Amino acid sequence: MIKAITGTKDILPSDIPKWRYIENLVRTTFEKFNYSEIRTPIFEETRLFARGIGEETDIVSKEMYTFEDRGGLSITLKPEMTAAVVRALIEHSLQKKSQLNKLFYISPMFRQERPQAGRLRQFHQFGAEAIGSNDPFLDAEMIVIAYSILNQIGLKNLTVTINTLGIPSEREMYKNELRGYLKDHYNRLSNESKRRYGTNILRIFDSKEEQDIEIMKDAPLLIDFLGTQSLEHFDKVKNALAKLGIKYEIEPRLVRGLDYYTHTTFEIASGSVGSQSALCGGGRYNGLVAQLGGDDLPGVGFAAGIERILLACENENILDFPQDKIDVYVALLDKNLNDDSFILTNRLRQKGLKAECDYLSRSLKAQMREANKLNASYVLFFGGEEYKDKKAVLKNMESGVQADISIDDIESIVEKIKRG
RNA sequence: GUGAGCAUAGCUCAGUUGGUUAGAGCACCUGGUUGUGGCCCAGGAGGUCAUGGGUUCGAGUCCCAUUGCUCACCCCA
Repeated sequence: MIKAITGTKDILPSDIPKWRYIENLVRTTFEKFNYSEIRTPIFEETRLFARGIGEETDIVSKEMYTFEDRGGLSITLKPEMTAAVVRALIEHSLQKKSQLNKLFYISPMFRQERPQAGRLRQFHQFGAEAIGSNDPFLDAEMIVIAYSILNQIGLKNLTVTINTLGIPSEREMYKNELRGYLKDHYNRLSNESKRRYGTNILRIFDSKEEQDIEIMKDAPLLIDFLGTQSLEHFDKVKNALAKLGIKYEIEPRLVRGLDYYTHTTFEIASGSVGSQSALCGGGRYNGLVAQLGGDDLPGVGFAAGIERILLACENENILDFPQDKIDVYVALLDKNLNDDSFILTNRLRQKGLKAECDYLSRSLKAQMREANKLNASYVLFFGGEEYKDKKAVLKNMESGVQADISIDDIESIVEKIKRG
């Protein structure tokens, strides 16, 4: 049996209502905030991501789906959206048409990691990018939008964490200081932290090892290395969130694994999923547009994982949709009239009804069971004795009441069914 | 990339110290008298017990390998 590629999932008809609900909610919410949808290709030149996300990040160094096309060009399935949106903005000079571009997307993403709960190789994100302004209100707006969507879905158990990374020069200064501090304690660090010392020194703050926690207690803090402007930016974000009634925690360890972040970073996590608890993450990226060859434009954005949101929903028992209904099932009594029944069903469909008929030459009982399974509001019995008088029997499936109705007068059949 | 666990019907799972034709519930199909659903009743179909080897008189059950899935680490949505 040929099966779907590891880490990919079919979204089956029974799953679709949930997906559509979330997609609709995402679209209407973004519209309220005046974001316009953007769609970019599923793949890009590999160097876009290498340059945009950072060669040394985990995503680029070990998780990308990269291959050569027949022309020898290195291509990568998009592992995240920001670099692609920025590329499109630059390529089409969107910043010339409007100083601030507020864009949103819903799209599949690809990362070749080992799958686990809440982690797939093809997964779906919705998210936004606001490019062209350094206003801290936009940082706050990202959190507000994401939180609002999760909130409307009905998720509880959410925590918003924020942090600031300042600007690259401040961060470099700080990392040097931290490196100096940890050098003296290097031998006492756990093996994992020793590794991080070389790769991603800030993540040593994340360690759960007792000796590491002890050491990090007295470590220098990034906040002490931030300039006035960075501090003010962060303050404005915090104040905006407070006034909008969004509770947050400041988490100095929230660094995020993408190189392009500056100033604000944030994450919304759920206690209702497994160990991959981040439903949403984002931050500001003021150097990225220039780095990808565009004007020196500030930007901020976020992405949320739809599968993780659905996982949280499942564990919180929400997003339970009522079964779909059809308006009418045409039950055929006389097999010789199969053609007429099919044509009648299609007339009803043309008049706007959700109508179904039998395609399996099944017994009346079986047809009725089918109508019931389809949650039909009405059944139209076609081809019985009443057919001689050009009539059929229309039955209300809820009340059980049934009456003859003229089959030539489609309008009145439709009328009656629509009225309920 | 590293580690652990699991693999029996479409789904969720039983299957007793290895012992005849491998079971249940749900779902599916057909019926329960002339042309009527849900509930109920009767019956039916559906499994090379993941695959390949091995041990044994005998393997769904024990051993090995392979594949797949799941969860966790790293990291991230």
